[in-house]
Amino acid sequence: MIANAVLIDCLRANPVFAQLDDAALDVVLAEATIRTVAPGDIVVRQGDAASAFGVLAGGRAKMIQVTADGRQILLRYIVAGQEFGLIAALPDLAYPLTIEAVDECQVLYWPGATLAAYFGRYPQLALNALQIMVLRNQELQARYRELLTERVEQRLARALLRLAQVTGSCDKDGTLITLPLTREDLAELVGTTLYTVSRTLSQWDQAGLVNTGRERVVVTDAAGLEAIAGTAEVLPVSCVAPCALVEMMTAARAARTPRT
Amino acid sequence: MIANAVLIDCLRANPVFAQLDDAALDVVLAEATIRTVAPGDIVVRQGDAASAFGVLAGGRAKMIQVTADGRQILLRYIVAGQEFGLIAALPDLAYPLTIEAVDECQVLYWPGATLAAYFGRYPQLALNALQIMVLRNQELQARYRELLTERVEQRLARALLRLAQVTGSCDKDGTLITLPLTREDLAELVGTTLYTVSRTLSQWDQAGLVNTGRERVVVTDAAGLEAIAGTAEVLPVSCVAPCALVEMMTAARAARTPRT
DNA sequence: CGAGTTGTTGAAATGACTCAATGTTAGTGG
DNA sequence: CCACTAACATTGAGTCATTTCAACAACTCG
Repeated sequence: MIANAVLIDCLRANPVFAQLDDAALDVVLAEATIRTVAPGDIVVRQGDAASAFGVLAGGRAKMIQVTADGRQILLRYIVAGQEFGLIAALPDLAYPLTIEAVDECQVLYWPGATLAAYFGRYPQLALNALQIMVLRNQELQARYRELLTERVEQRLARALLRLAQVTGSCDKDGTLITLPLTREDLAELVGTTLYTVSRTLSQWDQAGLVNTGRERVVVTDAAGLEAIAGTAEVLPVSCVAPCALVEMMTAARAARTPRT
Repeated sequence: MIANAVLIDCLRANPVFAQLDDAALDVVLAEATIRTVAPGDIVVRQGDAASAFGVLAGGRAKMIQVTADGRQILLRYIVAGQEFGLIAALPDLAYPLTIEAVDECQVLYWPGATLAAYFGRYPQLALNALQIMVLRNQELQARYRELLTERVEQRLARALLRLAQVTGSCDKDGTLITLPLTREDLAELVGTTLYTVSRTLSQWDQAGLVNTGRERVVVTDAAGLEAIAGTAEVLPVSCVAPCALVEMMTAARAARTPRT
């Protein structure tokens, strides 16, 4: 069992609950269900009725989408503190993606109706949700554009840089991506084949840009990868550490309403 | 000048203002600024501070995004009744795309702060906005997946079918896409080159699937194109005619709150 | 009519995919 | 501890879809 204080911090760190006072957070947390999901198990399944909203309190998970012909793509990874299923607040919609636990995950759940009720009780939450969706939309648009205009090399370089930022840990001579990343995972993430990923990584390994192993990538020359990625673009929203995002959002909001 | 009744209908047809009573719509409309934009002129510019929210009351416009290296992609077309710039309700963000008028456009504008105030006054509007963003996100995710897994042929076929649904007018032996579409426009829309588009269309023209001309495409065999597009996927949200969307949404909402 | 935009088509180049064979690593159970 | 297995990774060769480049044809508009 995770301590309540940790869970509260988890909510406090999440942009959905930004600007909610501690008393309210206590109430919200009290209404949550907590569940443990084993590695490889499904948190929510694409196509199912979107009945619950959730926050990842521990562990990491991947958001994947399956195509009609069985291929699957990896949209992004979520880490502790990040939410999913805002869609559950709206009636009669289905989850557009599957979330699969990478590590053992602790997940806080609320029924969609409860989230909708929160929107009525704490109007700020609805605005927070809107902001999250707007920012996520921007990120997705940017990735769409990248996919349309850039090569595999560029996209792979950027993907590695992003992963290093979100789940990287300092290693001797580089940043280790702590996720267990197979070549196939990377391929699904950037939209290519595992063969191309393998070839490209081997090449970069020899050039000294990265250091690869089985399910392991260490970024040793971030600047070099950035050069390949091209545009030094702003880090997408969902890859910003939750705390940083909250700071950004509250700062922005404070600027808008100087006196409260 | 457009008659007030027409403008009110425009708002009523827009999902943002769904479930708002006529009196409120009058108030909202009274606070709007109307502007005419000449073909080819810019409605909002990517990178500018997102200061205004708008609804297209007449004409058609394209949403485009420019990459760092000058290439541009065409995200989608919007037609009368559709909104843009929900982002303006949030503080300190910039427009992520440029909107360029195709025809002469009539545009209703509200300052972002006014939209934010509406969210406070009419809480349903905030939920409507959230729903729109959630659905749009789903659509974008679907297109992202298509881009990752499908060929140019499939994507082009689907793009034509979508365009025919949104801006199609019945023609002898087919549906004429009324937008002035150059081969380059189509290329930017599906993410390819104008050469490939030209070749593919020529081929389809000979096969009797379409009927092409200068800046003109008539879909003569929709079933044939659907066969090429593959998955008979649900039409994406932003391509559903605004009225149909409203019906869908209000029906869904009614189902959720049976007694009001 | 001339100029500029738009569209077509061929030939060559190429990035990326597919297939197949093989090597490597981690984990399992005897 | 070792053989065995399954998952993961590498690499080469061939293929294909798509792009690129270039030349030319057709249409529109002043």
